[in-house]
Amino acid sequence: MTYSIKDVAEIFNLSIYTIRFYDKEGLLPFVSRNKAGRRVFTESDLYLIRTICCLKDTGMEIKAIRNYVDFVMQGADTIDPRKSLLLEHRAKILRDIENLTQNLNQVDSKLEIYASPKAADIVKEQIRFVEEEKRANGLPSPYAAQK
Amino acid sequence: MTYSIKDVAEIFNLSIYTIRFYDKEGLLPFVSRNKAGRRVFTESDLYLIRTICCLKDTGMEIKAIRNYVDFVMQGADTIDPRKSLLLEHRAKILRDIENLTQNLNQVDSKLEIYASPKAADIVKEQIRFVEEEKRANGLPSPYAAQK
DNA sequence: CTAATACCTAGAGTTATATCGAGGTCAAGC
DNA sequence: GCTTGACCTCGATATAACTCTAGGTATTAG
Repeated sequence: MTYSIKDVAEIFNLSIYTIRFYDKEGLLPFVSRNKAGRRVFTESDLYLIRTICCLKDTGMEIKAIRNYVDFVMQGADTIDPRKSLLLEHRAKILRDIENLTQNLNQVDSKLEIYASPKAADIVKEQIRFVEEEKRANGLPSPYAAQK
Repeated sequence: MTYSIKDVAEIFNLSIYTIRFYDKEGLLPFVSRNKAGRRVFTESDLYLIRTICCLKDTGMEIKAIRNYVDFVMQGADTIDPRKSLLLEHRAKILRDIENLTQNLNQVDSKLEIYASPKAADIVKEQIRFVEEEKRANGLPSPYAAQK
């Protein structure tokens, strides 16, 4: 069982363009061609592409992914560098999750205000505060500036 | 107490260029200028910029952030649209966290293999499998292709 | 045999987000 | 009064990651 570029595009929800672009960028050196020059994907290819998508979806740059793929293509001697590359990336993912979680809290705080029955009052009070602060510093109100 | 663009850049770890860029993009309509035409930031300005950074750091596009800022500048009448904008964004953040967490698991699975004492054997077996599959489909081995 | 279809390459174009350079203004210190 | 430093605008440039166009080839259905 093999797959065409279209199959792969559908499986991974990528455009055909993107797959060819990844190939151009050296992310798919393992994909073979038939006599007509078309890409032929095997199950093992899909397995590695799944990893590539995982790295991409967690924000790894294409250059870094190519690094990883190159290690994979060099065989069992590159296990150590692969490991440290993934460990570093793992740390980045953890930082990203941590960061998103913190920002989620901030969004939730704002939503709490907006959901409160006193929302309008709170907002009006904030506006008063902003205008007072601007005035105290000899600056124009920003609200008037809106058309 | 007011802040210069340099102060703000340091506080939020943005470049001065980026702050001017955000202003150009309509993200900072509330920032006033002094007679010399320089931006003067107040505490309230910092408060809103903090929100802008929160939205930016969670992947909201600048256009969408401008939407939110515009609502804020229109006063208490826009609480409902602000709320739904943030609710939608909150859902996106949750999806992103979920996605990162899943991909983290995948990375951890790979790391488990690489950390195992049998890592080399496992990898060699995978290579054999790939080569067998390629051969079965009349395709060349991708490992030979590496220079 | 011919037309449709799915694929190919090379290179141009797009988008979002920044970053920079040139040339100018203003306030402070010497 | 002159220099320095921090700021300004406008428009060009950069970068990553696609996305598309033009022109061409192999396979398949009628």
